[in-house]
Amino acid sequence: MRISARADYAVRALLELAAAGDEGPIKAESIATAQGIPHKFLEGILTDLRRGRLVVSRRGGSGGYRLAASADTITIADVIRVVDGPLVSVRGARPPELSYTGPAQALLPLWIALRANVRKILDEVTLADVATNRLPSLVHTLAEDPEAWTNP
Amino acid sequence: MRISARADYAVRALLELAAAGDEGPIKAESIATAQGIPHKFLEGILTDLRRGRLVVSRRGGSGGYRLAASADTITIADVIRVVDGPLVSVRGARPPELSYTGPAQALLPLWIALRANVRKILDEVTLADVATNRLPSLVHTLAEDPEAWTNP
DNA sequence: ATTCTTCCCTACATAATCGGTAGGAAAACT
DNA sequence: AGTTTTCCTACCGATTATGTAGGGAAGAAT
Repeated sequence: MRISARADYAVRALLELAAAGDEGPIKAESIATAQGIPHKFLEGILTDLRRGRLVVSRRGGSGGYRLAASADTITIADVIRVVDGPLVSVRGARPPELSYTGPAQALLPLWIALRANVRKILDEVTLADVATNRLPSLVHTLAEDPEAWTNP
Repeated sequence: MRISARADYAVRALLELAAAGDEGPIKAESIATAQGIPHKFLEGILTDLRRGRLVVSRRGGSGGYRLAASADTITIADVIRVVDGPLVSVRGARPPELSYTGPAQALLPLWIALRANVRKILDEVTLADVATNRLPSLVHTLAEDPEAWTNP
């Protein structure tokens, strides 16, 4: 269960755009230095985000990137799906495509529940929530518990 | 966010052992055919499980594998941690090791909340729960929602 | 029109991980 | 002794992850 560098970088890049608001397009280079992301690597990610219609671009002198929609309509799950595919997969397949036999039969509803609980976080949090540091109350509550910060 | 084949296989193998109860050790070959897992690949996984003290083994004629503890004390999270390392990681690091700047600062509590919600499922469900098809009520409730079964 | 900037595209590189195989050595049971 | 089964080491091909390099195409500014 890992969040890839691509996904992490993608979210951070979009947060820079969200924070910029309507101040005209932001250059890839500017995002890269602001967030410490390798510039050429970021370019590839921005291409994915453009193809996934999360971002629009403009070339030339005063070009750059801008969010394709309002920051409060783009969720973190949207971003991860665009750059990394399905949110949760088991052995490369999405949970509903699995089938188990014998004592493992109840594994399927377990993976479904796991995915549902992941969605509860990532589908509900928008770029605007993170950029303005106003996380939904469920997320806020979970992150408040000191237990949640300890490694097992 | 993927569950690897190793983790899936490991859980299924342990479920076979959980279902067997005290009927003496079960052979790797028998688990492999019961769950359709490549036998030599499974051997490697069982070695990890033994080193992680989730399983004990016996060699020779009537040898095989047995759970190292009662099935209701081993959680799914225990299994995944043994065969795949940390439950949730971001760019290869565990959430508390991360640090973000500027508009990305609230990403850290977000990943923490995500991990907490994953733990809520995987830390609470034991091998016995799955093997006897008696999932905890939280899990059961989540898996009941038809929405949880749809792909986006 | 020319020049400059910036995105855009293709290709390469390298390392790690994933999923799986092969062959035999060591131990335990019959 | 002989059989069975785990245990150990090594390997293997394919894919994925994380970048890098170089230049072409489009647009803006002058």
